[in-house]
Amino acid sequence: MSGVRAQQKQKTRQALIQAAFNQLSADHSFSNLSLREVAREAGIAPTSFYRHFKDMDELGLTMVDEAGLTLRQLMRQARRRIANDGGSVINTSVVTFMEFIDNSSNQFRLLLRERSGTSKAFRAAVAREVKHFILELAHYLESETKCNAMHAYIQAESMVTLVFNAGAEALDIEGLQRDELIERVIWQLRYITRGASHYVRETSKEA
Amino acid sequence: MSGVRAQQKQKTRQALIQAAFNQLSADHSFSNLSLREVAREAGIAPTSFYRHFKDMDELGLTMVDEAGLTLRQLMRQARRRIANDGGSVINTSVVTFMEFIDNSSNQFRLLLRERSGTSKAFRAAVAREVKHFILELAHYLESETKCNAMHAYIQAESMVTLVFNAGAEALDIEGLQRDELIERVIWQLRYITRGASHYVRETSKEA
DNA sequence: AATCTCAGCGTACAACTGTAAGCTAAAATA
DNA sequence: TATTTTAGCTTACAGTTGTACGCTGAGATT
Repeated sequence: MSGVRAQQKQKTRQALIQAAFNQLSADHSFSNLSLREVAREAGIAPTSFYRHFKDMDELGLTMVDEAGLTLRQLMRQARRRIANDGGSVINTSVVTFMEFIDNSSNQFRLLLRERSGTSKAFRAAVAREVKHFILELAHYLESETKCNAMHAYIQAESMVTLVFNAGAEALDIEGLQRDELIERVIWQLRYITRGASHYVRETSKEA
Repeated sequence: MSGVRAQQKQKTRQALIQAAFNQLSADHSFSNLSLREVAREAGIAPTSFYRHFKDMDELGLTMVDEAGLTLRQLMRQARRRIANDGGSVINTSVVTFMEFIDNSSNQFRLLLRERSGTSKAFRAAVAREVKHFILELAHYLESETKCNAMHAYIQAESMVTLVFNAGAEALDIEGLQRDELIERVIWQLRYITRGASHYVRETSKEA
């Protein structure tokens, strides 16, 4: 029952996933990958690929899940930093997200590109991951500030959109330009926070 | 000098561009296009393609320019509506943008996808178009409201990012869900407007 | 010990791809 | 009118792709 067999299978399965992630880059998207190349880097014959995945799409969707997981782990890490180091919510979140982009750029690239890619299944998978991300942030905002569920959600959605977008732009730049970008997105988040809090006050006045 | 020859050349050049746009869809991106298929739809032999473009990339960059042009024309149209119909700036802009997505979805898809695509030249080209879009909006905001150049730019950047993103999501949905999406993005833009105006007031207090 | 399961292999094939080379006929030029 | 230019054609080739088919040998099961 130890499963020497099953163990080895998991190993090459992971090798396939890893090989696929490795082959992503600034100028190589998931749809550019070929089953044969991935299999080659994983050290198996092309046809053996099918022992693990029905097709490339199934591999890709697995990768999206993995990237989403990394993203959520990142979020928890950011919350911890805010609680411990006592830093500003906005600054800490942005810095953490930028670290994600640097440390796991291929995971980010996958989410970024497949979000508007040519496969409906992929788009839906990424949308689901992003929605989780938004919902957790909305929940956090709802508990920290005193805003209602609707405003919290819309606020969270804005923030994730803006940070995600800044991340995409950050991929292509470095140094000073990047610092300026980060400063701008921090301003953008301030706008959102301030604007949302205004409408929350309006709403409670009405009540 | 009438140029019967040059005239015909322009015609098939346009046919190539049109064929390429036609072949874009929800599940067919620019990188999925093949030179041969595009040539086939345009009614010429594969090798004749080279009489018009050095390679597919050159065609694609031309298409990005064209899409950017459409986008800027759209913006002027929105400004006209606001001046004439006297509608709200935010609502009119969002409605106009959604019309762009419906009427020229393939042009939008091209910008959307190549913005994070695998070609640096494409990414730069789209970024340039988007920047034009942002700058014109920033200029408008600067003249309409009383905010300084920096806040106007960051505000415009946020708005374009949020609307662009909503457009991307709108591509995959219809009906009620879409109405809800539009309502959310309008709220997001209100946050930005309100938040920016707050910081502008702060800044002038300091001065 | 005998049997079964299955991860991985090698071979093979048909479908496409981009594009090189050289020809043709019609428009432009002189 | 004689010459040059060129948009478009046909043919051809080498490369890559996904995947069907059948085999093998080592773990798992009985």
